[in-house]
Amino acid sequence: MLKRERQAYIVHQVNLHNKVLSNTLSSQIDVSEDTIRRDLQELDEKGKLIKVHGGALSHAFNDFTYPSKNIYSQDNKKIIGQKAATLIKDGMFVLTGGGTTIIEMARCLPVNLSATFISGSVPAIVEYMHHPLIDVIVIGDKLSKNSKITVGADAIARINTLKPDLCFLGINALDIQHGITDSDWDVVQLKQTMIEASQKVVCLTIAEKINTIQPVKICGLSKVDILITELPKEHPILQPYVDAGITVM
Amino acid sequence: MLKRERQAYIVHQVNLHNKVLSNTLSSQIDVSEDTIRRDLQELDEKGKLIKVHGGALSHAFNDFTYPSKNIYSQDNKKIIGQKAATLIKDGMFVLTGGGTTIIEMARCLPVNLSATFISGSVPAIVEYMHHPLIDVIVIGDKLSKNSKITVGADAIARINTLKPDLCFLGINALDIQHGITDSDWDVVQLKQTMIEASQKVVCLTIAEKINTIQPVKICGLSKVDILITELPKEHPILQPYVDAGITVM
DNA sequence: GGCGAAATTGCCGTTTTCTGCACTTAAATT
DNA sequence: AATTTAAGTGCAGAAAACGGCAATTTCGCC
Repeated sequence: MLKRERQAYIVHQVNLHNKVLSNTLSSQIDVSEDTIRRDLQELDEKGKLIKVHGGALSHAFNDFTYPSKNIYSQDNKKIIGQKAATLIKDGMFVLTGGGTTIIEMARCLPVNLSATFISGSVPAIVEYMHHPLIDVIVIGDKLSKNSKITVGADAIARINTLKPDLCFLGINALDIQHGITDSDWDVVQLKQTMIEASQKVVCLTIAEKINTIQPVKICGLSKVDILITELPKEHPILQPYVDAGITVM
Repeated sequence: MLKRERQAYIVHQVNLHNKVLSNTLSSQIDVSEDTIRRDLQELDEKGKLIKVHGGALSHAFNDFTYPSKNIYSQDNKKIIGQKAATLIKDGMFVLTGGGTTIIEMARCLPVNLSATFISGSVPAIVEYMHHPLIDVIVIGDKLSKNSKITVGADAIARINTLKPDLCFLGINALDIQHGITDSDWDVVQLKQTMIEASQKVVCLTIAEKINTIQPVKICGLSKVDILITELPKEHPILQPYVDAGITVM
C-alpha cells in the first residue's frame, strides 16, 4: 500500500468514526505502529486530524479545542458573509452547503429578508431557523459527523428535484487549472449535484485557499458564476479569475 | 477510550448539565475515580470547567443567569430522559420526535452507546450529532419554525420506508379515553406516521400532562407500548394506564 | 542501464505518558 | 467529635512516543 493511499485511508477512517487507534490502524493496514505514528504526525501538521496519545481524533469531535486558532480568519469570513448576503433578494430560493463561511453568511442576513433556504448542513439550518422570515427546507439523509452535513443518495436525489436561484458553496480549494477541488468524497458528490441543480453558483472562500488543490475534483471553473473572498476584487491574485469570466466580489 | 476523547466527553457533559459528579463519570466511562479527578484537574487548569468537591461545574453556572423559570420540570425531564435512555441498546434503530423531553433523553445517552438515531427535529439532531458513536439520519422536509421539526409529505414518505425498533415521542396530552392528542396539525400527521412505522412506541411526558386533552387526536392508547413519566410506576395516577396494558416506567 | 541522493519503513532501546492501586491527608456531614 | 467521603501522593506496570539506525525502495540524473 502506498504512503499516500494509506494516509487517505486514515483520514477517511477518522472522518467516518471520529477517532482512530494507532494499533487498530496498524493491524488493519498491516504496517508497523511507527509508520502509523509518523502518518498521524504528518496528517496532524496538515490539519487533517488531531493526534493524541494512542491514536487520533477528528476536528469535528473536539471543536472545543480549536476556536482559539483561527480568530483571524473569522473576521475575513464575516466580510465574505456580508458580501454574499447582498446577493439574496426577497422571494429567492437559495441552496447552501455547510462550513464556517456559510455560517457567517447566515448570520449576516438582514432581518427583513424573506426567502427560502435549502440546506443539509445542520449548523446552517440552525442559523436559518432563527431568522423570522426565512423558510427552511431541510435536505435529509445520513449525517456526516465531521462535515455536519447530510450526504448520500437521498440527499442527491432530493437536490436534483430542485432548481434554486442561487447556490452558495464554501470551498476548500480553488485553482485556475483544476477548478474546485476537495478532500471528502461524499461531500464532493453532493457539491457536484448542488452545482448542477442551481441556476447560479456562488463560491465563498478565504483568499488563502485560492490557488490550492485538493485530491478530488468537484468541477471546472466554468461552472462558477460568482467568487467571493475577503479581498477587494482588484487584488492581483484574483485577476486570473476575472479574466476567466467569473464575477469576483 | 482515549484520554482526550474522555476529556472531551466530560466537557460536553459539563456544558450540558452544568455539573458532573466524579463517581457518575467514573462509572459512565468506566475508569477509576483517580483518572476522573486528574482529568477534572487538567480541564480546570485549562479553564474548561470549575473543579469542586465531588465533581465539577460549568463556568456558565457561576454567572447566576441560570434559567430559573422551570428548573423544577427540567429536573423531572432529566429523570424521564434517564429512564428512556435505558431502553436503547447497541445496534438499535431509533426514531425520535422533538421537544424538550427528547432533548433531555439525548443528553442522557451513555457515551459508549452505538446506535442509529433517526429524527427530523433539529435540536435533537444537534444533540445526537455530538455523540461519538451514534449515527444520525436526518428526515428532511420543510422546517416548522415553532416546533423545530421537519414536516410535510416528504418527511412522512421517508418515515414510511423505515421500520425502526423504537419510536420515542414527547407528547403534550394523554388521556385514558382520548389517547394521545396534540394541537399542531402537521405534527399530528407526522407523529401518526412515526407510530405506525415503529415496532415499539415509547411515550415520554411529565406527569402534569397526564389526563389532559388537546384538540387533535394522534392515536388511541392501544398504540402505546411504553409510557415514561418522572413518577414511580406505582403512582396512583398511572394505574389506569397500567391496567390498559401499557408498560409504565 | 547504472549510480547516488532522498524517501520510506521497520526495528530497538530509552523516555514519557497513562492509569489503577494503596495509603495518607483534608473536608464535609451528622 | 466521629464517620464518611473526596482529595492528594507516591509507586509500578503497561502502553505509547521518541529518536537513531539500517535496510529497502523510489526517483532523478547521467
